[in-house]
Amino acid sequence: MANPVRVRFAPSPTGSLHIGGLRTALFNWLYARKHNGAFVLRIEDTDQKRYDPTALATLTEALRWAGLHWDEGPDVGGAFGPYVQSERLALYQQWAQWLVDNGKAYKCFCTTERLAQVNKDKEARKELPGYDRFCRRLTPAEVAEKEAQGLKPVIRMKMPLDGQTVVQDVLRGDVVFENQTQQDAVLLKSDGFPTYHLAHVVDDHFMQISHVMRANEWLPSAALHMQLWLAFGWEIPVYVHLPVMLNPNGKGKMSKRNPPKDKYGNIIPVMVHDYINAGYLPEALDNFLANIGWNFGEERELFTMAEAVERFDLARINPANSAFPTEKLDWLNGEHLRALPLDELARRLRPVLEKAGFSVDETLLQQVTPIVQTRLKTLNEVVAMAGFFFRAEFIPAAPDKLPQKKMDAASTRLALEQSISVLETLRDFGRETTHAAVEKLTETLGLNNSQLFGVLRTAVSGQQVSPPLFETMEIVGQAETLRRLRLALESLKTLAA
RNA sequence: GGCCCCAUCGUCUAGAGGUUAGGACACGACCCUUUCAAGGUCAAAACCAGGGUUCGAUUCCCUGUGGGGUCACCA
Repeated sequence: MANPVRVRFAPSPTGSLHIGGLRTALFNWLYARKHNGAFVLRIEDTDQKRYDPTALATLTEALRWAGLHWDEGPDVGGAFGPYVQSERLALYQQWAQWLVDNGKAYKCFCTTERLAQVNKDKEARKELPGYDRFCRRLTPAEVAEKEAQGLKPVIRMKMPLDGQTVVQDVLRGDVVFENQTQQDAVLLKSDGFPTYHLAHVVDDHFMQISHVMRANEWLPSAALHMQLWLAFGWEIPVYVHLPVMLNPNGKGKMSKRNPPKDKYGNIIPVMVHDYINAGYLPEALDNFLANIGWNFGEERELFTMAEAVERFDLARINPANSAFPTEKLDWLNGEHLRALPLDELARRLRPVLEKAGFSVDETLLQQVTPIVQTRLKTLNEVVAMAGFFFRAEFIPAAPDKLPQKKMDAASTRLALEQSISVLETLRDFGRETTHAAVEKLTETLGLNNSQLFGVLRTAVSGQQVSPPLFETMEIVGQAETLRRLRLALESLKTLAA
């Protein structure tokens, strides 16, 4: 009885993938995997005005990055192709014509100018805007005449004039629309391309889609889609209208046009590539997105996609729209970062460092990775935290950064001198050895760990914030550590006592 | 404005008639501490309003309010 689960993600290739699109894709993917079904990628490139030849590659790259691999679609093929709508034009035209032939749709020759005028007149009479169905009343002879004149018509749906259309939505139950409020929407444009509405129904039928999971924005046009299914007499898929992700302040949906901001006024990226470039992990972004509108259960929010697949359930989707909880992404990213095995983290850190202009020595990378792991929220932060390890030329800190709290140039000089004399005698430069040696100095110098270590940290790393000092010195090595300490000591001379 | 959807801490959410309304993020305090993190402990913080139904409503119904979506030869 039950059809096999076949779901689809049907983006329109207009650039990188919108973050909300990724969430929709993710839910479809989770559902497909959960039910051992098929996840189909279909490209909705039926708007020639918005055609962008590079967009498809960018889009699929984002999907692959997120780990949402499709079973059927461009690149991978499948039994229900082609998966790009512009390659299926004949099919839409054929079925649009079928609707006309069967009295379910009609050709409309109205110009955009007339359409505009109709709305203007309606507005003047304080009526609701909308097409006046002028061409619905055209006789076959009139239609033939206009076509003989070479006029290119659109094909419009003949919506029922009265009664109701009921759309069954998994999350909301029956949604009822009064047919009087509906429009005779365009199904096939005059250039022979379908609109979304026609393409959706025709493709989902022929691709044997079992569940239509799409954004909530589509709910208002679902009545039209329902009438289309009825007109064709095809089996109707299950509809799930997913909640929309709103701006973090809850005002309006996430959009590139009107960039959302967090509570500090920082602009929040909307495109998946922005998140990739910002150093987020795909497993974190997926985890983050899965938590918006869906709930894992067991009061758990940190999980892998494998775990999510196991538990994914339409019944746990919350139909309410939600603000984009941007702070949780940083937290989750940190969690996933720390959960990564060290060699894997190193593998992901490398390109970030290279992009920042460093040449990355593998051994050095392996040494640095463990000491930065708990200190990173995003991969990109490794540059500020530990970039100095990879810099060809050491950049010392400004001398005035050397003295720590309650220290002056003299005490700083002394701290440096003593440290140097202790450190240069050491045979072993391991973290424990150096730590023990330096720590002993604090008493004689009358300083606390924070002060003494701070001076050395600034001298050795060139930064006031760095990974732990003794680990850092071990990696930098004895000779270079001493060189930097002497450099600092020297620079102190320029500082007024 | 018409139509449609939605409504629990600031935010993401659990809850499906009787709960001290739970968790998480962020925020604050404290502990740990070598800077920054991480980790630990604690605190503060919510059922939009008004009517019903009911012995009893956060939960069910209605109305209002608020928010969102949508009204193209874009998807």
